[in-house]
Amino acid sequence: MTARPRDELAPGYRLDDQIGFMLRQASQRHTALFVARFGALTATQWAALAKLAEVGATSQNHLGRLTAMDVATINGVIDRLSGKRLVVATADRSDARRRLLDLTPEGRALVAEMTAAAQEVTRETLAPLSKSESAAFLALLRKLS
Amino acid sequence: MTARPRDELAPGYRLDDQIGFMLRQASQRHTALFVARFGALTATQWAALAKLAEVGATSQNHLGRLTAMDVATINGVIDRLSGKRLVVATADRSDARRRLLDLTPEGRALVAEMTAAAQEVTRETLAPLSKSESAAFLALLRKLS
DNA sequence: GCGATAACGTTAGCATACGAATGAACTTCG
DNA sequence: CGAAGTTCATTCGTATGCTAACGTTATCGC
Repeated sequence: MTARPRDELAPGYRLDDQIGFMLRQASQRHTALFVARFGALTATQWAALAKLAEVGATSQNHLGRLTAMDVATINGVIDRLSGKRLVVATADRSDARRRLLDLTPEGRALVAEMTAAAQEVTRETLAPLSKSESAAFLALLRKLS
Repeated sequence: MTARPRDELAPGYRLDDQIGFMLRQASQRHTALFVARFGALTATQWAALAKLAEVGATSQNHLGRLTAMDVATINGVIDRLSGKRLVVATADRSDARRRLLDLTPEGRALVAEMTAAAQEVTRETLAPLSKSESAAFLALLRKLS
């Protein structure tokens, strides 16, 4: 199957030891766990909903910053959440450039209903670690965010 | 800017504390550092090249498994790497289903040339952590991959 | 040998993600 | 006031990343 190895090209460099590669795999695992519990709603969409629940109505750009999404990305996410009737956008009376976003009653209900599931996903993602390992990992991960 | 908070919707749940959200941000930071050094080549494309250098010629599906890429994803990645003349695909004589992939001379040269840069990206990504913190973090991250 | 199964690669569709460009609206400062 | 700069939202193009469906080819069990 696999021909002669060619390690001599990259001495001492193994893809599997690189933080970027491991971060990607950890994210993939988290995504799979998230989909299993949330189905139609993606982790990114949930982030927007949860943050809206935290801070209340905000502009689209501001919500993007709070959820670490590019302007183009948050635009698409809000489009899809609007389509699902979980978020509404209204014109900001004091600033015509802004779309003021807020949860709909359905959106509010969904956040209330699914918060426990979100916490479960977090628990499952960290399941391979002990309690103290999890705490240590999260503290270090925060420094890399 | 921000209307009344609505924390009562999700008591004790803060997006900023969730591992999925932090993983996404850490990946974003890593991606930015990668792009700064690699320019046109993405981290995913580099992963395919580096793994090919490690293991030698392999089938497309096998390379996808080694680099944690979906069949559809590795297909697109290989298309683009072929377009850049860094990878060639030949028919596997012993199994007509398979595309046998290998680095071109240019691909080999690029891997040899950019490995140091890849190691730099890893170092920069871990820069916020001390040496012992980095080791601890990587050991825990490996368990979550 | 042959039928069921599995593996391989391709394609289509959807959802992040990012950079870059655009136009509209607001702010700052001289 | 008014020009320059900034902010906001939208759009285009490219690249992952996933599911699902498809046709081809190998392999396994009998």
